[in-house]
Amino acid sequence: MNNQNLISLFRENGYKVTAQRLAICKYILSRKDHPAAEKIFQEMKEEYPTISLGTIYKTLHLLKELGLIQELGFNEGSIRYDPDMELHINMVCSNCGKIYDYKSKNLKNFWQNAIKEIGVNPTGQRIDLYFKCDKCD
Amino acid sequence: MNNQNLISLFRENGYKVTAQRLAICKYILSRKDHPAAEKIFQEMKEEYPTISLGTIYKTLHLLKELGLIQELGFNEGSIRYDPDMELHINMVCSNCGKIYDYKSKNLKNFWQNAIKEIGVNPTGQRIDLYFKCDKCD
DNA sequence: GTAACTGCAAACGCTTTGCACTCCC
DNA sequence: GGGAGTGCAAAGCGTTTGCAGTTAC
Repeated sequence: MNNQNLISLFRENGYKVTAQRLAICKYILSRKDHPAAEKIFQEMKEEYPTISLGTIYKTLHLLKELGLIQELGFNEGSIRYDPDMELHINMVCSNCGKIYDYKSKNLKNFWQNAIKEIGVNPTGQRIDLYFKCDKCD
Repeated sequence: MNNQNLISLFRENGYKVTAQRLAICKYILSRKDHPAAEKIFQEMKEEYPTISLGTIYKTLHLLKELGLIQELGFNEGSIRYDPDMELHINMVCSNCGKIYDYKSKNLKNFWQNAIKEIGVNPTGQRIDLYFKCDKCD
């Protein structure tokens, strides 16, 4: 999603376009590591020294509502934000918390069959695989 | 897992057997609705009026360490406790938060293949399917 | 001009911690 | 008897909320 599409999407949904919003969106949508709010805050402060954690959270909620990101709550109490809305496996290091996505055709096939078998109308899904990453092994 | 097995398991791992521990274990291991700590607390108070939330949490951590239950963190900030350690899909109503487990042979087959394909040594997994339950539809 | 947004700080909810008392072994 | 467990209350931490000042449109 480029800047112009993002701006249109905001306007179409009645949201104003602000520098902070665009910057937070650009940041989170480009990330593959599913950062937590605090991390987004720390990294955005370099570019926008006056930005606040409240604005980060409000923007993240907005993006969730617009269907651009997904929230992943974890046991340790933190929420990680995932900009990949396609079906995938969250590969989560159970030691350091690093996350990356894994996709495969087999997964899509399987999931479609599973949904048919279960007979429900899914509104979403979350598939985590916990393991020890190279650095933590 | 019956009472006697539970008692042995505690003792073997150097934990004392107390009435509260047994009661909390019996409660959570018999539940299929993945209750949160607060719900466990409220329901246990009827039987053990003096029980405390702190004890609930400590016991839940103990059970997690012993591999008898799994913690499921959700976006709303709560943690739900799942006594089913076999591979399954958590069927989660995205409206009321009701959860039940779904199991199938296909799931097991698929998951084994997926792990082989990815080439990692999993320490666990979590598969959620979000949908609207009958009452919320 | 005005309604929405930002930044700040206070409030919130769930979980953890510290400690004195109690109970298992 | 001694160390682990309980219950209580306080602290902790991530997230949400309220509000005055600011900005998009």
